[in-house]
Amino acid sequence: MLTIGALAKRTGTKVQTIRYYEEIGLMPEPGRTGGGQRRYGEDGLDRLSFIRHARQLGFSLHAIRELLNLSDQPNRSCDEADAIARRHLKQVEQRMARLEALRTELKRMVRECSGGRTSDCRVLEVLRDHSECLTDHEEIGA
Amino acid sequence: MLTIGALAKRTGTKVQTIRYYEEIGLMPEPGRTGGGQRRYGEDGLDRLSFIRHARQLGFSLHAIRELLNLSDQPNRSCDEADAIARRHLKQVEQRMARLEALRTELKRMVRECSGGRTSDCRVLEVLRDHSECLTDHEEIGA
DNA sequence: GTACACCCTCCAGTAGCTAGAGGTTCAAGC
DNA sequence: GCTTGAACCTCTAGCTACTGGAGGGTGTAC
Repeated sequence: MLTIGALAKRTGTKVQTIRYYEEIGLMPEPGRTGGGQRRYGEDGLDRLSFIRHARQLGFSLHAIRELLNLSDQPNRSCDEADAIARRHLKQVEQRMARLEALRTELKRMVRECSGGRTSDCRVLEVLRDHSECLTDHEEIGA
Repeated sequence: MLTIGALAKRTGTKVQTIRYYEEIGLMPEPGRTGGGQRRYGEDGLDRLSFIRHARQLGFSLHAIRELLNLSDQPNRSCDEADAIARRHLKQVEQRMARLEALRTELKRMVRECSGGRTSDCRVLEVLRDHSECLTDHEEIGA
């Protein structure tokens, strides 16, 4: 049996985060000692490892909830899990494309700045005047 | 003189967002009509355009605040503005590298899933067992 | 039996907005 | 001058995914 602190250490999670996952229903309520402290078994460890690993791969908690549900039903078709992963992959690729455009623009700004006074600064100038931009980076977000 | 709605339309911002920028001190308090409605001039339009453009380039509101301060002092050296842009560029590149690693892993997961039942699903299997991963994707985050 | 590390709950805060309730003002048309 | 309706006002709460702290209780080793 693991204390919450031991489980945290084993999975590289913060104690508060584990309690948070329990609060939002991602982690089931574990057993408690007479004094009210949480104690976890193998299943708790497995589940938290799954969650953490999915988080490291960038899945949202919403997606993870769905994946956990699917994982709990071994006889269902795995199409849904596959679809979730594909959707996530697509999002990652979109974010990469967007960052690539930002990178190009930022590099240009920085390259052109020759280091005078702020009144002549290329960086600030570009920010002031959108028409200086090559790409149209419309949406805001990660 | 522009109403807040007209300013919002001109800059592609939501009305609430403009009020939010005012609340946190990014936008100065504008003049008001007798009835208490905000009215903006050219300076308001310029400032909000600057903010939105910087946001589109992914700068944080914190960084934008600094950039605006620098922009207000035309005789200072532009080294600081340059440094902020370089720092941001570096962050963008780090995020890209991280996303690239995620993409590789996700692609592999999706490719290997052959579409049976969830009990044999490669996607779920990989999530369950970290040792299946090629890369060590340690940190969580965008 | 006493230290002391660890656990408990509850509350507030982070970024950057967004949405809604409930009420007021402005400008156009008659 | 009066009415209508869109747009405005403030205030509060919500979103994601945690993180930190206050104030107090528990478990275990010596």
